[in-house]
Amino acid sequence: MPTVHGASAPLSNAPSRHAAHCSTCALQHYCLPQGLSSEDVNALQKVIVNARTIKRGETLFHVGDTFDTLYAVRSGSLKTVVSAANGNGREQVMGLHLGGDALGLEAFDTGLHACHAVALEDSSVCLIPHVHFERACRETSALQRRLLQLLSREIVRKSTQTLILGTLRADERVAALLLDLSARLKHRGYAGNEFNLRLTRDDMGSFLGITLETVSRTLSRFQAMGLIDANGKLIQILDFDGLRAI
Amino acid sequence: MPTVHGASAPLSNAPSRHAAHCSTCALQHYCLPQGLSSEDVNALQKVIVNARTIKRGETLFHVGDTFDTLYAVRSGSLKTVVSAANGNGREQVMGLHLGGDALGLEAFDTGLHACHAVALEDSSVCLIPHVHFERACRETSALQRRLLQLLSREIVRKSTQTLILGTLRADERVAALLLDLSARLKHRGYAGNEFNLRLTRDDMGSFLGITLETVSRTLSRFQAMGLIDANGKLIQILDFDGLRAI
DNA sequence: CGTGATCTTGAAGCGCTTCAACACAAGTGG
DNA sequence: CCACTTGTGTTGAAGCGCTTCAAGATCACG
Repeated sequence: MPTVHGASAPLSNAPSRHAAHCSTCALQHYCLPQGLSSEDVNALQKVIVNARTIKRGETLFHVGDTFDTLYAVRSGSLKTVVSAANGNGREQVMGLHLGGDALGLEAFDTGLHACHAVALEDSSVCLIPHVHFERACRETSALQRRLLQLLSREIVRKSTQTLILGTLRADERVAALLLDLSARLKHRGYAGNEFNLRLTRDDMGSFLGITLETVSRTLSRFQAMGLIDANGKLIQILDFDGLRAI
Repeated sequence: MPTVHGASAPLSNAPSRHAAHCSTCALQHYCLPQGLSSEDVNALQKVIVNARTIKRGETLFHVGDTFDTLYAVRSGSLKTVVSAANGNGREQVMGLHLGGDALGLEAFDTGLHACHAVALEDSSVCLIPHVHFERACRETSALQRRLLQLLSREIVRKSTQTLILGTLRADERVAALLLDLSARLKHRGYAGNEFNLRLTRDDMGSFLGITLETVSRTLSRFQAMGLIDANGKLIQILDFDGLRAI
């Protein structure tokens, strides 16, 4: 098994080339303000109340919590989890949210959160009271457009996940997860070929609709094929085209 | 096999107790105006340009089409279909849209439609230019809230579908589809225990992430168990609790 | 009424799950 | 500090649920 060098990109920290000029919240730099004028960004800034930190394993919000504020991941990473209506206690990881991602968009529907959000590492999030935000969106069309885009993107993302669970074999699913994660990190300014996966094998399996054993076996096989170098949660992608061809 | 009586609820026609007072578009009665004052509904009415009819099998919009208008199903039903990025030509049915459902919400993200929409029967849809709609949302907070709710509901719906594909066995998936369809029809004013399913077994399988043979076998088993009475696309639910207990 | 699409059912095979045992790392308390 | 506990990861072997392949049956539509 190849050695793993210690210095790997964390899944979360703010990338340097996106250095924030607002120490309160990285929101302005990833998530909402793309395509906004500086004037519009000022309007946005007013509706962000403050930030909050959560420790690894802590829950940001539960299913059924009243929906007061939207969240945007400032640093760290969180998973969202839903339980099956069928009382069997079956749960599934529904999403992985990295720095800059929005959180809580599913709650506009009923006014209650429809999933749990759990921190995968010590993280911090921005708080955005949604009534303030909605008012700002009514005053600023660019901001409105941005909110609609965020919601729409979440729909597309969930569709992609449904497609993965509906059509791909286990090894294709694992490859898709690794490539997706790589692309998202690259988009945030990382190299993208090496990262510290905060999900457990169990979480990965739940997310992909397979068992943790299958995840583990698949990663081992990818390693034997020379596609990746995996050492526990530390994963390095060696052959992108090979992974894509799975 | 029990006989099937001819008069069954179509999947689509406008239910009588929701009789539209606007002959142009049923949109006002199902989809957008819930919780809006009559004044607000007037504001909404202005942004609806007109309606369009599509024949069974025709496509309302394709992947990659520029996003000009939102749609709301006026009568009939449509399926949305996406293709896997992996060029294998694998396709999956992503959604089933009945009267009153919105269509095209996924396109706010990129400005291009991310799926195909195909009519399952002769149908008609309302056309809502989204720029007009967005302006109206900026002027009417209740309308804005309604749009956010629609987008959010779509996220929740897709999450539910992901959960189904990720955690349920084949028979549980089929049962979930039947119960979901029944609930949606009941919500539209039908009895909900008998309906004409417009999806083929192939479409159902694609939607549920299983093969058409498994769908067929499962329905046959449900019939043998006395849970349903299925005759081709005509399906009657005999034992709701039994289905829920699968 | 015929032809192609759709549906049903059977039989064989495979991919994944399940169960089990063990290795390993991290965190905790004596 | 080490022993202990707990959570996590790896690997093997057996079994099952679903897919695949195949052959008819039935339906729908021009």
